[in-house]
Amino acid sequence: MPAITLPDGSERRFDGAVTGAEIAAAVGPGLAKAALAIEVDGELWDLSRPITKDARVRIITRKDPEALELIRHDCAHVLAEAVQALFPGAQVTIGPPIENGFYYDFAYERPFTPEDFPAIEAKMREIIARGAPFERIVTTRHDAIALFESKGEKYKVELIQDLPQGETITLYRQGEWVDLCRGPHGPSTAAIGDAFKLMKVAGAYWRGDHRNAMLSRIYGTAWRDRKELEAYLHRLEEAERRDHRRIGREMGLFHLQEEAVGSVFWHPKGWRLYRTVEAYMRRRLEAAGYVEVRTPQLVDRRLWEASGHWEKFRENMFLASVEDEAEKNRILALKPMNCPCHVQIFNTTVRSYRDLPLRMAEFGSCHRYEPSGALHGIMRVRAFTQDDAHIFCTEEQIADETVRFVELLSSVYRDFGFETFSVKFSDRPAKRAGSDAVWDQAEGALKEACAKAGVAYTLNPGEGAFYGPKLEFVLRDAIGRDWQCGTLQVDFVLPERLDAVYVAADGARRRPVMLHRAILGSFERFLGILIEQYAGRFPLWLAPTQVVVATIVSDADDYARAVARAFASAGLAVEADLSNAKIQAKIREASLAHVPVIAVIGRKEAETRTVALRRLGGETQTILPLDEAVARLAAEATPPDLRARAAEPVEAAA
RNA sequence: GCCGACAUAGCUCAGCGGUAGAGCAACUGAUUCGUAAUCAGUAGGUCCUCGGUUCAAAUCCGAGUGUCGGCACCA
Repeated sequence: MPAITLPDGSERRFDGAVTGAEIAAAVGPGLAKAALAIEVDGELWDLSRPITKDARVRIITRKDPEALELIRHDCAHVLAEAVQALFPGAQVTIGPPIENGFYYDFAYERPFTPEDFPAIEAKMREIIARGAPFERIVTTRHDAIALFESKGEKYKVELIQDLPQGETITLYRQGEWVDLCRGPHGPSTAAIGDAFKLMKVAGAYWRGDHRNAMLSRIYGTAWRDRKELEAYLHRLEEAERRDHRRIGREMGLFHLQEEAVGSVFWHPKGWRLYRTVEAYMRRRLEAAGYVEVRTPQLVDRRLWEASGHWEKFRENMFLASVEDEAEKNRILALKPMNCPCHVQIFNTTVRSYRDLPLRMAEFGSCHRYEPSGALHGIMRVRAFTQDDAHIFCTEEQIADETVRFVELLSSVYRDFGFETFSVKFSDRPAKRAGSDAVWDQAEGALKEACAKAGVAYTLNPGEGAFYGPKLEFVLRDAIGRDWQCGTLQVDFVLPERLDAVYVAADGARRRPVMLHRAILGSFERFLGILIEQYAGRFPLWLAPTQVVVATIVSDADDYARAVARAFASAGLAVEADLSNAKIQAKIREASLAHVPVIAVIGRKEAETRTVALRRLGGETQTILPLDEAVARLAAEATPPDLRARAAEPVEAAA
């Protein structure tokens, strides 16, 4: 006699086992029809699965957030059935729901191409129209292996063999077609509806390991209804419009070319944006107690051998040598990172505990030979500049430095318009330097520091750096891809390897801990994300061109030049458009170039020494005396940190 | 690096065996006009590179390079 508690607190009793479908029917025919699945004590179950014990339940319908995951997972199964119907010999592997859709990986004699999509989609619609119920079948390991072996599904057999002992093995059947699956699923293929679309094909390694076979993956998207599908496709188009590669070209910020793969050619406007960000960061670091250094580009391999990078990353380093006979055996590496160089500076003198924490920053220009397939616009390049710093400190200072760092990082992200970011905690990888005791110590210190800083993170097991655990601070791009920008890494290993030492209060020589940290990560990546974040419509302080002075008649040219000079001498990036185009055309052009302010100058303004300011995208204008316009815009263009500084009362020197 | 797709004027694209085209941008001229496109004209291309097939290749085939989408990688 299970007692079933509904979300409103009411309780129903049934004679013997009861299914989700029966519960829904008992509540009402409308709910029975809309039901897709049932949540039983917090776990998602099929509607057809009998509930034998008392439970708190919730019927899942199309409106619930869980519905999308069910629809997508169902859709993946239908895709797999369709593919196997059309391409005999195709083996199934895995096919999970993902953000916005689903995918399924197949092993087949040839990769699938988008040309296969129409036939597959048609077959999928056929399967959905048939409306066969999803049937959950509990089986044994032995029977499941026998079943898939008889079908020649060797990947499925491998999956079953690797399931932990004691795990319930379930199959899901839709009509004649069966898949190994944990579930749950909706009531029938008909419940999927018609709001799905196959999107793209891709190669993917079996079990994500590059040593394994490459499978053919088909991605699809699926939604509750056609309206949601259309909205999603529209969102993708919008995202394409704000792609940093497109905007970078349109706004003349940078370009890339074959002769320097993975390196950015910054154009004047892009470089202005870069310098604005760099100057901002330099002020923030200085205010936060960092010292700035600059270290060599070319460094002898000896140093990389000592640091351990040579052993692990040699293949990803650019090497340089010279023809000179006497020098030809010397191999230099274009530095792939800055930390070993910073330790060299640290080591040049005897350091006292009083010097710690020593926060050493560098806008470090680095080169890494990234695999060709990893390159992506200016977000993933081979030549980049990190806003790098290493904090040399004692173990006791780790927590405090972490708190300070997270505060600084949050404030910087906020200033650039990123209110939210996610944090991942990556712990010890399989291949690593340092003893387990040292790793215990480093991970423990970082966890404690997170607690103290109030940082909520998700765990990223085994993804730490080879010398220590790390926090990754992740921002999201226009099309929902995540990019790691900030990082904080605790390192007990490198100080040991490079013999960094300080003299403690008791006179003993001790090893400092190194905290590797970056906020932007690389300027290239961060600027790419910044471009997408604002879709090129930057706030005034960041805009590469801040004001366009546009004339209506040529009689106003002289005054317009004076206006442009006035803005320029207030430090604003200004361009004058004195061409003989109509004002509508000038405004259109400046608007398409995402210039935030247009100063329109006609006869009236020239006669009264005023300017008519029009904001990007706005429809109104503000007429101001020239002096006031300059003062207002100059104030608005003040970087947020300087504005905050100006607002604070000056501390008395005491 | 792996799988797939793509590469034609500055940009977006058409042409898909018979020797290269449009729109926008650029340039020149006219127009002096009040808030997102004034009109007219001109110029612009080793059709990514190399090789092959063919009487003939932007077009078909092969190799390479680059880009794009994934996967793997990311100190």
